[in-house]
Amino acid sequence: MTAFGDFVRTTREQLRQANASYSLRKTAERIGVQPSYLSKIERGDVAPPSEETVVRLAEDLQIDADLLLALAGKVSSDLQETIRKRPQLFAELIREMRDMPDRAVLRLVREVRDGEW
Amino acid sequence: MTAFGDFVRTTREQLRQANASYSLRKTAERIGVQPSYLSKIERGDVAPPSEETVVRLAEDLQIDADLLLALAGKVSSDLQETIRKRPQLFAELIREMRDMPDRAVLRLVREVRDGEW
DNA sequence: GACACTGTGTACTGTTTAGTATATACTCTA
DNA sequence: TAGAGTATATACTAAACAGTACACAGTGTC
Repeated sequence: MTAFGDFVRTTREQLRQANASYSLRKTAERIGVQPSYLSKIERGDVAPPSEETVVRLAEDLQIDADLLLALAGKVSSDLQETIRKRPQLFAELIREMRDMPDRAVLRLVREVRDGEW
Repeated sequence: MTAFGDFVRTTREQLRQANASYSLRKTAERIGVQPSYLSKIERGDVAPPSEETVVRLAEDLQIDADLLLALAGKVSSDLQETIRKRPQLFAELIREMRDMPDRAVLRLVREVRDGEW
């Protein structure tokens, strides 16, 4: 059960087909960690790294940061901060949306974005 | 800057006016921590406690758990889990709502709760 | 003046987090 | 066959987290 590691490795190897600079070592260097550490991460030998490292990795591999953070079992700290500023309001909203189908949530997002609120 | 500790102490002392069982020691015992630890928490001598302890404290003091967690700098793990299941969808929704006034968010909550989605 | 209660100061602890550093083994290729 | 590049195994670590344990000093009261 190492969704995070597998996803990172697969994505990196895919990029590598077209671009040799996506070796484990080169990637590790770009995101600022030891190659041995990235190796352990990809094999699920250690828990996913810190939020900062996950975000750098997402940028390097052109993955959506929120998605990769989710695979790492985390939620972006900027979203958390937004929730913490109005905890009861957002708690209710999120719990209300929990079991709604994607399209309902999406419709809502659009409505909010386009409508004059 | 110890919003959490101050709020807990104030709330507890308020309850205590009507009910002597809200002494620091008794409260600590009910929520399952050492009195010295609760003392330090209330005085801001240590960081806010773990999510589980914050929730037990909120229950004991009849405070909204999401609110108290927010003061502790945390977001309930059940909300985080909901977000992690559809990270991109919820990330967009929350960022979209970040700067909206309370009443707009509330209107949305109601709409979702009452409407047939 | 002993008892029961209050809150607090000090010292210590196990666990988790988030990594580093170094050495090793394999593969290609010039 | 030397050298460069690849990934991985092993050992270690500093800092943060989430507390416990115990002794102490003050206040009331019976």
